[in-house]
Order: sequence, then C-alpha cells, then structure tokens
Amino acid sequence: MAAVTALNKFRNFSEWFDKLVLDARIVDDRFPVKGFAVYLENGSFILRRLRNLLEEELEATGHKEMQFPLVTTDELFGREAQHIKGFMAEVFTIESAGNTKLERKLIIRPTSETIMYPMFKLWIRSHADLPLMVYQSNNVYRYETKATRPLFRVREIPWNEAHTVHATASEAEDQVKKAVEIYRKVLDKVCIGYLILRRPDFDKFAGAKYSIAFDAWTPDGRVNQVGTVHNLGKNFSKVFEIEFESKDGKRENPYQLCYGFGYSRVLAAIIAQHGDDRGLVLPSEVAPTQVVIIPIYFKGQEQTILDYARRVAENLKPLRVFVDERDDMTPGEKFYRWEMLGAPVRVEVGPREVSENKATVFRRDTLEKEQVDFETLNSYVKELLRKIDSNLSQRSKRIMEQMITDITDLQKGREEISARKILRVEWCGKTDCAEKLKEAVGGEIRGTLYDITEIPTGSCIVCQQQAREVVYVARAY
RNA sequence: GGGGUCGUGGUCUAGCUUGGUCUAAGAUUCGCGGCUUGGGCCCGCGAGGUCGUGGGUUCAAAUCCCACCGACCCCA
Repeated sequence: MAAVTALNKFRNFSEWFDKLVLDARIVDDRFPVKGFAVYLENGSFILRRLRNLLEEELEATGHKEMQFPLVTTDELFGREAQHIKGFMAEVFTIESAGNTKLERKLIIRPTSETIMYPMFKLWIRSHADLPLMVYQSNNVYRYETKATRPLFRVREIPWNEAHTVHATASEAEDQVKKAVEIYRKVLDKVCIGYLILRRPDFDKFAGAKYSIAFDAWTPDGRVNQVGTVHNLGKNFSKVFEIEFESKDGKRENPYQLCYGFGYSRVLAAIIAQHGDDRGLVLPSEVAPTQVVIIPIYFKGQEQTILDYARRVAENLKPLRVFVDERDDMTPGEKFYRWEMLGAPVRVEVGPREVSENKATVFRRDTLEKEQVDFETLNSYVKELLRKIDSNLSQRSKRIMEQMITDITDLQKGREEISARKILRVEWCGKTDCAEKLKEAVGGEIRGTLYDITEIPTGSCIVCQQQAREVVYVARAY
C-alpha cells in the first residue's frame, strides 16, 4: 500500500494548484478576461453545496434572503468616508449604455452596504422593525491588483453577504458572536483549518468599528481570508440616515453588522489543505461523488459484475454514488482518475466480491482498503465518511499548528516567513511598529486570536517596549 | 506599483541563441477497430496548429524589434 504524500503542493504550490483545478474540473481560468474564470461542473457543484450549507445556517438563525441590485451611484457609494477610501481604487463603473454616455455613472458593487442601506432607511421606523437580518449570495466585483490567482484572488467574487441592524450596541455585539459561530460551523463541516482573528485597527473593513476574520492556511505559508464579520457601529446608519424610534420614544441610529463568506476562497482552502500528490481529497459534505463504484470486468462475466455493482450502488443510497461503467478504460486508470477527482470513498467489485458477496472499500484520505460484507456495507460506508471527515479536520489543524512559530526577533521572523511559517509575535500595538515589522519580515500582522485571549509576557518585537498584544503574522492572499 | 521568466494542435513539451532544411516534431488527448481489464497495458488507422494578438525589420519570421493581452515567480 502506497503512503500518502503531499510533497508537490508544499514544494510548488501554485503550479500544483493551477494544474489540479483544471484537471479536476473545478475551474477553467483561461477565460480571456483577467480575474474572471469559468466554474466547471465540479467547482460549480461544490460552490452550490457551500452555498446550501451556509444558507441553511443563516435561515436557521433568523436571516431572510433578499436580492439587491448590482449597482449603486457614486453619491451613495461616497457617503461613508472610510468606505469609499477603502474601495475606490478597485471598483468597476458603468459609464455608458449603448451610445448614450450616462449622466450619472454607476458603480458595480464591490460589496452591498451602499445598495442595501438606503432601503433599510425606508424600512426601519421603530424598534419593532429590529433586528433586521438579511443575506444574499451573489457576485461582487473588485478590480484587484495584477496578481490575480484562480479562486483566491479574482475580480468576480462569488460570496454570501449578510447585513443586520440592531437597536442596541450589546445586541450588535451578540450578533458578532452568532455570526462567528455560523461561519465556524460551516467551515468545520468542510474540515478546514483556520484562525479566527480580530484584525488590527489599520486593517479593519473600510467603515467598520472592528473586524473579525477567518484566515485559512495554505501550503505556501500564506493565509487565505475566507470570511469576515464586521461590527459597523453607527458609522453607516448615521450617513444613510437610518433611524428608529426606541421604546422610550427617542429617535436613534441603530447599530449594524455586515459579514461576508467567500465561497471561492473556501473552495480554494478545501483544495489546498486536503489535496495531496494524487489530487483532490474532498470532505464528504461537498464531494460531487461521495462513493464511486468501479466494476472490475473479467471476460465473460461483464454482465454479472455490472449487475452486482449496480446492486451495491442501490445499497449505498441515499449517498451520492456513481458507478463508473465504462468498458474502454482499465480499472487502474479509473482509480487514478477518481483519486484525482477526490471522491472520498471508492468501492471495487470484481469476480471475488461477487462470489463472496462482499465489496472492497478504499478511502481516499489514507489510501487504505478494507473488505466489507454486502449486508453491512451501507452503515460501514456512512461511518467511514464520518471518519474521513474527522481525519481531514484533525490533519488540517495539526498542519496549521505546525506552521505557527513563536518569534522574538525580526531576522528570525524573516527566515521563518520565507520558510512558509505563520509567526506568533508580541507587539506594542503601534501602527509604526506594524509597518516596520512588515518591512522587516515580509509578512503582515493579521490580528489577535478572537476566541482565546493570549496575554503577552515580553516586549514588542520591533521597539522592545512593553508588548500589549499577541499577534499572528503571515503573508496574505 | 517595480523587476524577472514565459506564451507553439485540447494538454504538456522540442524548435527560437546563429531567420531559409518548419510544408512545424514528439508525447499525451480525442475518433474508429482490435486486444485487455484487481493500479495509468498493448497494436493498427485517423483527427487536430493562421506558432497569444497587432504592427515593424527582411527577398524570407515560430525564430529578430516594438506595443498590447495573458500566465508564472520575486519584491513593494
């Protein structure tokens, strides 16, 4: 039995990744407009599953789906000073229609605050209208810098954005916790490893009071921001004149949150974290084919074996099962092909299995095989899928933990960043030191842990004065 | 934003330095037929390229020059 190896993705991540996403029919990045790509059937399937998983959680926690327009005006877009500052450089605009130059140019959403909030103003009159909790899954458009990457850094971004409005600051605080839990739940279902970080002030969302982010690891040592939760305070409700009458009859601006979940980046994390030298390894929740059945034909017994394979497929319902019936391909070729595609479980049935009323079950994550009786196959495979998921989760978290390294001097920090590590350092909290740190080590401060309080015991890695925070430092996508 | 490397059938690669022998080679893929089927098997026949795009130099450009588009890497 061959051992599991994942050398290639650690050696040359982008080469490994780019080839795999095309071979495994996730994404075809060759579309002639930079930063825009075609999601092929497997990529599209997984995006759809991610969307379903997230939207189920949002629905279960009181969010309502709505669909807002693609465009806003420059006036609305410019209302919140920090917001426009943060996004101006990367918005696409529409300046003409047919031969008519538009009198007022339109801005294509890079995110939908300035599209939703004018409507919130119309809808919200009293505390009884709160909380308002809406979401939509859509594409947003951002003119990223030249370094686009398939799935990671694209200009057309499939995501989900949720926006909530609350009467009190503490309710808004509560909602931050709930939103974090929603994202955590979904990310855990796809077994990926991530840090939940409170971003430093200089890196918060444009217009937010503070931002919480989910950073997933990648094999090249960068972090991949898959989701963010922003507490907007009253920054937007003031400028969009959203007001409600409180229980004691006063007119107030409500508190707001927005949070976003990047489907394509979660997909990228799934591929990057679980994949190995043979290709994709998909967690069961999102695998287009959870169990592939390979009939091992022998001359003269083709029909018997095929019939048995189909019975096995019946037995395994309602899992997503596929019988690869092709007769112009050897079983070996099919094994390689389906391993590359990441099917979590493969079932082989040949003359031996038919005569013994068994099936040979292979798991993609560890490459181990087991003989199973036909009668117990269904429960065995269901249990195996759970085991695979749990193994993927543990493996992924273990790798992430090994990537994190404590650093107290800048030179060593630079070496570790080059060695694809995530640094944990102590910092005084001054922006000046953050800039020097970035300059010196080549990675940036991503924030402090959200769910665990880490207390610094030493001095700032840069200025040597009393440290105030334990922060994580990495290169980012 | 700055720098570097690169772009050849669907895919990967050779050819480019030193222009002509390129009417562009190989592998793979695809189609048809046969043989096989417990880890990418083999044999035969066939299909598939305005050499990224546009311009320039030249008697002659995949090859040299310029611009643009796109990809990858490094730095900010």
